[in-house]
Amino acid sequence: MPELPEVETTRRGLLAYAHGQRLITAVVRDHRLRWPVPDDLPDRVAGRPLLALDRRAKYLLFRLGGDDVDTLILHLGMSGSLRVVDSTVAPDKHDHIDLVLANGRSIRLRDPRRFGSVHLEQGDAAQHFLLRTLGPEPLGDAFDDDHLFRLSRNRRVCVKDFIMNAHTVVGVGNIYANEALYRAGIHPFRQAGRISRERYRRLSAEIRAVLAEAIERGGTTLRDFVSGEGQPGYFAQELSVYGRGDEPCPACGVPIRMQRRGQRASYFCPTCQR
DNA sequence: CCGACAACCTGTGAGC
DNA sequence: TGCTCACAGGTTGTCG
Repeated sequence: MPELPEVETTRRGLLAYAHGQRLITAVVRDHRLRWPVPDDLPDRVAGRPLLALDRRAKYLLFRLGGDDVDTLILHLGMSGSLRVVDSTVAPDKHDHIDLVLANGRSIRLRDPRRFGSVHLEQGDAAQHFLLRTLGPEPLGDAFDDDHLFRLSRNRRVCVKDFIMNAHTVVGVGNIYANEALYRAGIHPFRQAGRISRERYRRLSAEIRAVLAEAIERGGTTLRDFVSGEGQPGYFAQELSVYGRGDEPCPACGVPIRMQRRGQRASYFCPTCQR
């Protein structure tokens, strides 16, 4: 579920319900996430106001006030989702953590595969070991063709892996890597170091565009999201190639090709992408 | 440093 | 119906 646009959608959805609220405690039913949930999480969130909810890459940053400002860092992994529920609602099988709010509701983390994680960082969360080495935000000023071009020189890795690497740019997952490369007319398996500055100009613009469009679509599902009704891929109809193997390319009609590399599927048009 | 790959988990759907 | 297998939106760690 969570690519950058959906993490951002989650952030915006939570804001209305949680901003300015005080946390009573955290309930940890299963601490076995991607990284062990800190044992002192309940103690350290108890009584603290939620000052802000930010995002860095696919991490949500809950800024906790009090004598110091600490940050609760949360990643949704592959299968994680957050819902605002009435605190009296019984948790489901994979509802591992509740952040219990003073207003009678809880922010509830569900994560069947447990690839998500929760951390606490004192002071500057950007210095957390998982955040420290991340590349620029794709929708921020530091990300452009120049950045991609310079970083890619002498790199033999294929461009799809290059843009999915969080040291290059954050937030580009498998879906949007495929989509951005299709829109930019670049073959996913081309070596990153053998792509011109001009083509990186196009690629950086398309990465930005596809993420921004998806966030916009996510906005329409905010209500469904917080009301816990669940929501299937709202952006799915907009996808040109992802998951569309053997379907005709929207531009030229040639069947979209699906090819597996490592453990990930790549989708591309063999004629439009070079 | 670089690049390829395995690993961490559970749920789901296809095929038999 | 039930079994087995392949696969899924992410990221870290290891090895050559």
